[in-house]
Amino acid sequence: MKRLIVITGATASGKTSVSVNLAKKLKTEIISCDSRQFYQEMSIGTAKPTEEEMQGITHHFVGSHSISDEINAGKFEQLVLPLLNTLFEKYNDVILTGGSGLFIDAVVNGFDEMPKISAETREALNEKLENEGMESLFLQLQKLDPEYSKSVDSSNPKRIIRALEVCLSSNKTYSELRTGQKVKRPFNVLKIVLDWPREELYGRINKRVDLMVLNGLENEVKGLIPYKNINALQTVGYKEFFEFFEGKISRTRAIELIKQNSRRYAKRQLTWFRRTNDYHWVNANDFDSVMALVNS
RNA sequence: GGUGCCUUAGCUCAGUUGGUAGAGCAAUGGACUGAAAAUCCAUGUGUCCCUGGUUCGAUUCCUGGAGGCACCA
Repeated sequence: MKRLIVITGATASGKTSVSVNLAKKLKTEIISCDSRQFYQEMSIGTAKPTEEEMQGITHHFVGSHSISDEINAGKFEQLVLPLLNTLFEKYNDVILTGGSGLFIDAVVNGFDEMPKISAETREALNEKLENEGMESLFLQLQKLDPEYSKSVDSSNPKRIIRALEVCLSSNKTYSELRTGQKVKRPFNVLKIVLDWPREELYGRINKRVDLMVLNGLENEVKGLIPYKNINALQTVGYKEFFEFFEGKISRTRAIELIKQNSRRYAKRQLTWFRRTNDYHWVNANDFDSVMALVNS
């Protein structure tokens, strides 16, 4: 049976080099699973792998789209599955690398069938949030989908708007559509998390942010000011520099905040990987252990 | 060398008229099926600098010491 090898871990955990080394050993290709590296316009701040780092290994979904094409997890699933089919004709193993947990789940487990949501529907809900507040949205959800309203975090606007837009766009409730069943894929999956002692990981994050700044992150963000409101740019490393350009914070503070928000992001990623027990946690320095898992 | 002030959480500091302590930031844990590098929820982690004394009881008062800051020599 064909196999998808997922190499993930917190930001700055060294996924690129491990996956390139693995791809060389297995003579295969890499599919990036990073919700921000798709975008051509964002390179420095997303730590996109350079030509040199890729070492001739083919990477899919790195700089493959523009920030104006919104790639969400569902769309990613639809793009990756046909590509995987093609690659499995050629390779026994394919590598999926990246730290976007929801996107990994989309590929590995699939999503339930959900209705298409029009831009207007979401816009109207966002407007309602602004004008009437969370309580009003939550009341509406209690009417439309009482079951989901019991389990959802009632103060999380994104979760509530998502449920509402699904309910409003179909004749079923969100909780009915959400079966929670995993889709059977025609391939096996091996999931590996590259793990570090927390302090070392934070040291790597801090160092990498300094390097991004040295490499010209400020200019990259400056060029994107006209697009600052689009979703792809709601991103650590970009948000903070926008605030600096608007005079809200100092440059030094912006850099500090990028480090801090990257650390918090890393923490959230690790929480995500811990929630299921099908990830193999491996010391990030220990490539032999990665190989042992791959060969077992 | 002298005088004064300071020493409490990772940091900056508050406080206890003597009953072992709390804010901000940092940090930590968690949720999350198409916005996910997004969004949201929860949590105080402590030889109160050390040493003796007074006291039923000292982080608090007193003695001595250590470190820091300021001023005077």
